Amino acid sequence: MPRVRFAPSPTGYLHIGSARTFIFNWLYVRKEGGTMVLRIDDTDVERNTEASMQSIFDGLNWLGLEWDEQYAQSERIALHQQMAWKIFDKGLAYRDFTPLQATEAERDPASGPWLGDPAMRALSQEDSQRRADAGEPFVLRYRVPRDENRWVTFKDLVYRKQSKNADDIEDFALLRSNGLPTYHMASCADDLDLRISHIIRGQDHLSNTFKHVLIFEALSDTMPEFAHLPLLIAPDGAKLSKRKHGPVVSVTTYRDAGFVPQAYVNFLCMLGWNPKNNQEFMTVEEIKEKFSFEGINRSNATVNFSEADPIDPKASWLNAQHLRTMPVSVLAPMVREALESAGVPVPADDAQFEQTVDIIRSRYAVLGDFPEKGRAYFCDHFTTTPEAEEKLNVPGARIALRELGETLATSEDFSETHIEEQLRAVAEKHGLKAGVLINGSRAVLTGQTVGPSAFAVFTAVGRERAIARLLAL
RNA sequence: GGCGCUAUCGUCUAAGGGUUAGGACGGAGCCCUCUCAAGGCUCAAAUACGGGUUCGAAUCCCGUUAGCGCUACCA
Repeated sequence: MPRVRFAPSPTGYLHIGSARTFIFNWLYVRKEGGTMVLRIDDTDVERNTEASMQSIFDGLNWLGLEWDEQYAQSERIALHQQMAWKIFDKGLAYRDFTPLQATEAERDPASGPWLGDPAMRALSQEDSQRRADAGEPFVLRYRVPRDENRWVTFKDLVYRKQSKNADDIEDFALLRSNGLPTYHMASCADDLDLRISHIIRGQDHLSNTFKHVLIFEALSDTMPEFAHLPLLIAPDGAKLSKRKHGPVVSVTTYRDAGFVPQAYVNFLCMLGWNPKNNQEFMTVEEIKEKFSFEGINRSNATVNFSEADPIDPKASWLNAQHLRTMPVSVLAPMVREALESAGVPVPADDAQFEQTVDIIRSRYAVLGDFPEKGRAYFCDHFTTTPEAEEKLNVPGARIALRELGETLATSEDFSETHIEEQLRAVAEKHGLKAGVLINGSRAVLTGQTVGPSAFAVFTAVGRERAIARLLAL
């Protein structure tokens, strides 16, 4: 049974790329029937914020994908330290007493890579211990094998065989001079302790993985599988950042723009992954069914947005597709919420409500369209556009429409066919083209010239309301 | 600078030695039609560059270029 983890660090809102990483983890583990772990990587105490934590949970909850276990790294520091010292005890790490400033000064990129301080590596056990006992601060560094032509290798499920000469890996830190673990140490210790079987994360960690392999080898006989995901980048080629690209990088932007979570998940999955069958519009269930690491690309994907439109056009299209095909019973509550937050009173009759939603949804692209463009379907306070007014000003139209209202009021039958029959009869009687009343009725009932088939509009608006609006002419 | 990864229409991508290089979004046009969408059809649009290997290269190899990542006591 695979165990995977999503490990965000709470230093900002939930990023679109992080959301996708979460989704890929989720897809894999739900398909295989394993365990999804949410681990908050909050070891960088100074940069963590409560707001960020909230934003992560908000985003994840909105996506509607759940996890099974949850941990905070800050509560597991003792474990990380213990594992770091275990590496030290095996002789695979050493204390580096070089002060921070001195280290920085010593590192000149022009003179080649910094690999470590030979003097510190060479320090005897006794000297090292004595200086530590005397209270001299130090960082604990991994003792990367030198001059052995040693290659560190691992197999990535996406990027295939990876290898790097140990002479190109610097002596990275395990514990900081304040005793707290670094990201590499904490992450690997937790992955081991939580028995993570598959590490699925952004490609920005591909190079780091060589270090992680070294840590895993020092601590365990087992090695997790790795799968790195191509990055999401901005149209200018840079990586997505809030400072530079604004709110597009946050998942809340899409939520607030009226996306249904299913569509957003669908969109994110198509960035860097595909089912190899030309299908792009898929339910989460279908994606889960088709998901595999072979379908993941190796090149970065550009999120296509502009200053004028922060939403990727493909995402909009996908949202419209989901909006008109998902079960109405799933959509209706979302529409209800959209109406509520827009201050439009929500009809009490559930059956009528769902019917209305079902009729109008194929013309809408986002949830916000329901209270905006669809206002007249749900409440009596709506404005009539000048174009609609024109349709009603056609000579004879108002009188005929009022008569149609009277006629419809005499019958319980409110089916589309009945309405059509009555409308055509009234039109003929008044010597009007049916089109005049067809367009006219849409105009009275919705205040608009655009919308569903005129007869469907009657049923969408509902009998009482429709008749009242006709009679009020 | 060093190391690693990547490179197909504007964007997301398919094709893993033989295709007129396919699909989708977006764009243009036509059809359908009670309006608007949707839907159907058509068009424009790509293998970064240079060398190899091969009867044959988008595909394999090498080089160049470009982008990205790592190179922190950030994650």
